[in-house]
Formats: sequence, structure tokens, C-alpha cells
Amino acid sequence: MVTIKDIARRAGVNPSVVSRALNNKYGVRKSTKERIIAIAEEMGYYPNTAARRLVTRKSGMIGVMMADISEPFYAQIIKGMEYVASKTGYTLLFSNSYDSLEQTDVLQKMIVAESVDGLVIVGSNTQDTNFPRMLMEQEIPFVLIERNFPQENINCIWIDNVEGAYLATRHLLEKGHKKIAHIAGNPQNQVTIERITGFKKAAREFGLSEADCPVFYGNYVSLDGYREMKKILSRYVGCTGVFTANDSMAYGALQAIHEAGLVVPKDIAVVGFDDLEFSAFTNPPLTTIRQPRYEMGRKSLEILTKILQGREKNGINLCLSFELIVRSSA
Amino acid sequence: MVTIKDIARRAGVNPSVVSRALNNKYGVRKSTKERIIAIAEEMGYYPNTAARRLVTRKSGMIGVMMADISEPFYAQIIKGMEYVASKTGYTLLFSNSYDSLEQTDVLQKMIVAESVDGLVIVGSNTQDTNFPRMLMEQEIPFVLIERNFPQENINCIWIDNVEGAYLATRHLLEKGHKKIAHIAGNPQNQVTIERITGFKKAAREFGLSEADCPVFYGNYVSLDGYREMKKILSRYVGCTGVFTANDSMAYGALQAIHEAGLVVPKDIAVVGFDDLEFSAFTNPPLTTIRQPRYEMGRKSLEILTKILQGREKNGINLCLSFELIVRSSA
DNA sequence: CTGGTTACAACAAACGTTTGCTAAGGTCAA
DNA sequence: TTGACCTTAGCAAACGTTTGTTGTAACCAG
Repeated sequence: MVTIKDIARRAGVNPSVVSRALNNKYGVRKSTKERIIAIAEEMGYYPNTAARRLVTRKSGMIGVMMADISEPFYAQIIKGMEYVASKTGYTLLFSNSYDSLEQTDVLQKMIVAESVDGLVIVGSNTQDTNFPRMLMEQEIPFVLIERNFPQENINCIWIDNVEGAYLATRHLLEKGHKKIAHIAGNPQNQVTIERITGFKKAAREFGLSEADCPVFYGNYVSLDGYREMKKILSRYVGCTGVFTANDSMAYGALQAIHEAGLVVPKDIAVVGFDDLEFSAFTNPPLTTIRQPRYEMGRKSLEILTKILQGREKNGINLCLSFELIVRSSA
Repeated sequence: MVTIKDIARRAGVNPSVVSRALNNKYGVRKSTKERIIAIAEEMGYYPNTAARRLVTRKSGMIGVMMADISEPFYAQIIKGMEYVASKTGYTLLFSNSYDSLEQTDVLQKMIVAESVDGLVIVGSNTQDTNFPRMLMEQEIPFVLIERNFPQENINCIWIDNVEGAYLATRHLLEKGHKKIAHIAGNPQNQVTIERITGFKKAAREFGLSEADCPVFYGNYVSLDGYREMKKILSRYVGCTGVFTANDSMAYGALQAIHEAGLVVPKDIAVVGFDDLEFSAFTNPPLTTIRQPRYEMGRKSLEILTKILQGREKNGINLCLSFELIVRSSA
């Protein structure tokens, strides 16, 4: 391993000069600086990040916490983050919370053990509510995705889920459906509550009774959509339209409908939420609400980077827009 | 930040004793050890990894390189890795190669800048062939997924792609198709070549002429499957069966077939490869070859961990088994 | 009672950087 | 020519660990 001392020896200067030269600091003559850089290049020098970290107390790492990195929902978010990270030189460190209650612990560990410089937290789990305070106390910058915190000084990126769900449900109701259902997510998530609210709002607006717009609960995975759709088919007679809280559950619902020998959208219409890459290929292609996932990821890191560089202050609240993608499932 | 020195002061011992106590080393009395651990716990001590790394030259990190982390193909592999990593305490550091030629550089950077203790490299790109040598020279353990290196001392996890493709194609041919096509992947990948080989082998075995089993090329994404399927439909009359080199391209192919007003599998049968989560939900559900992706990830990290701990030696060559999943697309 | 062994603890150096301070030399104006 | 100032380079401490070596009791066998 070639160190700064090796370079210093070769250049006939003190290690500190090499450090300053390589980091573009003041106080080193242009000619020596160029010589040092050339030598470093030639010797194949890479700074030892551990040593640098130890003294600067910065790691060049950004921690990213989400429920489960293997969920397709996160793919584009990650891609957006990576686009910015690769440009700015930060390294992303992923960590799954699996929606457990130990979120704060996981974050704490990323901060003290890996000493991440900042954090992006995606998800709206409401069980562990004191992590924002913990993070603010430690003065570590962070950005929340899928959350809209009313509090000052917290950076949030979100979409209006109430309106999104409202739009999806409205689309269903405008097609003339009189008995509809919602397969909601896990009620520990804020977005679940919001999408239920939007669903109910549209149903009320179209004069549906409570009995004509029931809510079923899953946990955002296709198997749950399948299970709940079966429930709907067996217990909720006359239902002709279903709005699922995400696309994965819509996939399961579609399958349950096919297995029952019914046809989408003739017998039952389905509208999803997210617009995963895959939703264009379902049978039939899924009508859904598109979330700007890539944008979410990109923006989160742009904001965080600016804050870390002191070019921006905390308190950014960014509401992105969604879009109804009409395909043929409703 | 609470350091080892703080604990030492509180416990009235030397910092080195604290270090040894906390790391279960010999030479510290049981009673003091317990006292130190209690104090550390109470003070909320976390070791500073930067400092530890600096002296031990170990990072507790494992680098993972793949083409593009946002591809659904990798989701289960990652999950498998994470399962082991969380048990053994290693942290995973992901890096996308985007199949570029700078793979070796990317690896080099992970090694020297982040000082990863080991590497998992998934993919079979054959353009950059000298990275195994580079890694061996640096004596850093690594495991290759999707590759079967003939060389000694290289750890590989792979499936027999020739046989997998052969089985998929055979399934098509046994249904009586006389004119079939293969939508292959990027020929820079070894698996692409192997799957073409398997495809040709089955076709030959069933007496098909070269003209009755042409190969089309995409790059493993659904859009390419769509594009190549359109080509097949317009230029290759009489084709009734298609084997795609992965499921994503099969999705695109299915869409192209639907758009042409044809029905799967009546008019054209489709068989994919991978068995992504999603393939059960296509229209119609996709017949495909299942790769044990979770196993691949899990095994890769188990092997690497054992090697890092000295409980195993390099040279593990693990061939996992695949499976034909018959659904209704062929 | 003595010599040797053992168990524990302290000491100090090292890992590779960064950075505040000091020193040396040069420039320039009075 | 002198003194003030500026530019550049060197020195040394610090970041928080780990670990080889040394020191010192206590213990035990002869």
C-alpha cells in the first residue's frame, strides 16, 4: 500500500505538504503541487479512507434505510440516488429495517459505527416516532421519503397520497362501478391511512354507503393481494371494482380474479398504485397511479448533498406530482 | 462520542485492557472484564470503526459488484446475501458495474479505498478478463456468481446454462413446434453463449435445420424482447415457439405478441429463463427455468465468510440445480 | 523460604491522515 | 538596509483503536 509518506519521500517534502497538495489546500507552490500530483498518480496512490475518516470524522458515506431493498418499489429510487452519488463521490450504504421497531437502533448504528455523513430514510412507518428527534440531536442531516412531517427543519419528499388514491378511485367510479373495495396496506404506515382516506373521500363524493366501499388489509405484497381478493370474491357480492394500495397487491388480485374464472375489467376492474415497471405487462395491463420514484431518489440525494456541503439549509419540503396511467384493467 | 479511554478512566484501568475485554481476548480477569463490559454498555459505547480499521486493516465490509442493482434479477440474490451478512456481522457494499469495461477499476477502488475484506462478483461479462488475476495477486478472497472458471482456486457458483436452455427448448419442441427462435442476451456474457448452445443442441436433436432455429439478440431488458419479437413476427414466418434468454425479455415478447393480435400459447409459445417473482402474473403465466437466486446469494456469502474466517480454503466450485417451471405460456 | 511460573495489567508504538502552529526564506516599500 | 509582510514548507499532535512487550504481584512446588 502506497501512503502519503511514500509520496513525500519521493517528492522530497513533508507528508503534510502532500496532503495539502492532494486536497487542493492553500499554501503549496503550484510547481510542487503539480509534481506531487504526478508522483501520486504514477505510484497509484489511493488515500486510506479509514485514516482520513479517523481525523476528519467524515466518512463520505450516506446511509439509506428502507423496509426491504429487494422490493421492486425501491429499485428506481435507488437508481436515482446512485446517479447523484456517483457524481458527487458519496458511497451509499443500504440497510433494511424490515419495518421492525428497531429502526432507531439501526440508524444509531449506521451513525456511530459506520459514521455516515447523512441519511435517507424511505417509508412511513409510524411505530417508531422518535428517530427524527434522535437524528436532530446528533445533528446529522437526513431526508425522509414517503413522509410529510409537519415539523420545521425536517427534509421531506412525498406525494399527496390522499389525492392519488382519490384520483384512482374516482377513475373506478366514473366507469360506473357502484360497489367497490380497497385492498389497503399495513395500517402502521402513514401512506396506508392516506390512501384509505382518498378512497373513502371519492366513494363518499359519489354517494356510496359505507357498506359499498369496504376496506381490506394486506401488507403490500402480491400474496396478500391474492388472499384479500379471494375474500372479496367470496364475501362481498356485487363488487365490480377494486383499488389496491400498490401494484404488487394488484398483481395478486388479478390472479385471484382469473382463477375465479372472471375477466378483468369486464367483471371486475382493478386499479393499482406505484406503476412498477412490470405493470405494463400484466394481464391485462394495469391502470395505476405513477409515483415518480426515480425523481424521489435523485432529489433526496441532491438535497442531502447540498446540505452536507452547506449550500442549503434544512427544512426542504418537496411534494412531487403523481399521474394516473390508464391502461386496460379498469 | 464515548471512547475506549473514557471507559478505561471510569474503570480505573488502561485502555488496552478495555480493548481486550471488549474483544474477548485472553489476559483480563473475569471480574474486570465483566465490570468493563457493564460500563461500556452503560455509557453507550460503540467502537469507532475507522480507528479499528486503521490498525487491523480489516473493514468488516464485503463488496458486491453486479451489473445493475435495480434489476429484479438481483433482488433475491441480495436478500440471500443479506441473510448471511446480518448473522455474521458483515456489512455489504454494493457497486454497479453497468457492464462497463472499468470493472477492474471499480473493484480496485473498493479494495483500496473502502478496504473491503472480500468480494462477490455476479455476472459473466467476458470483456474484462484480468480481474481474477488482479484479485488473487492482492490476496483478497472473492466469489463469482454466474461463472464457472476452469481455473483452480477460484470460488464459483453457477448453474448449467447449457442444460437449462436445452431443457427449456426441449419443452418447446416436445409440444410439436417445428420453427422456433431464441431471443438471446448480449453475447459479451458467457451465459448468453451457453444458453444459445443449449438452444441449438435441443434443436439439432429434434432435427431442425439452422433456418428453423434462428437466434435474435437483445440485452436482457423487456424492451429488447419486445423489439426482437416484433422482428420475429415480421421476418420469420411460421415461427410458433420462442425461448428467451431471460424472463424480462419474455415479458416484452408477450406484449409484442398480444399487440399483433396473436394468442399465447395457441399461436406462439414462449418460454423464459430465471423465474422472476413476477412471472407468475404475466398473461399468460410464464413457463420458465427457475434459477435458485436466493441460494446463490446465500451460498456466496457463506463461502466467503468461511474463507475470511479461515474455516475454508479457496477453490469452492458450486453448481446449483435449476428447475423447469411449467405454467401456461408454452 | 526460595525460585519459577502464571495471571493480570500497564506501557507504548503503530496504523495513515489532517491541520494548527512555527520557521525559513523571499519580496517589497520606506 | 531594515523591518514588515507574505508565501511556502516543516513539525508535531491528534483522531481511537489494537497489540507486542514489559512489569508486577500472587501463587505454588520443591
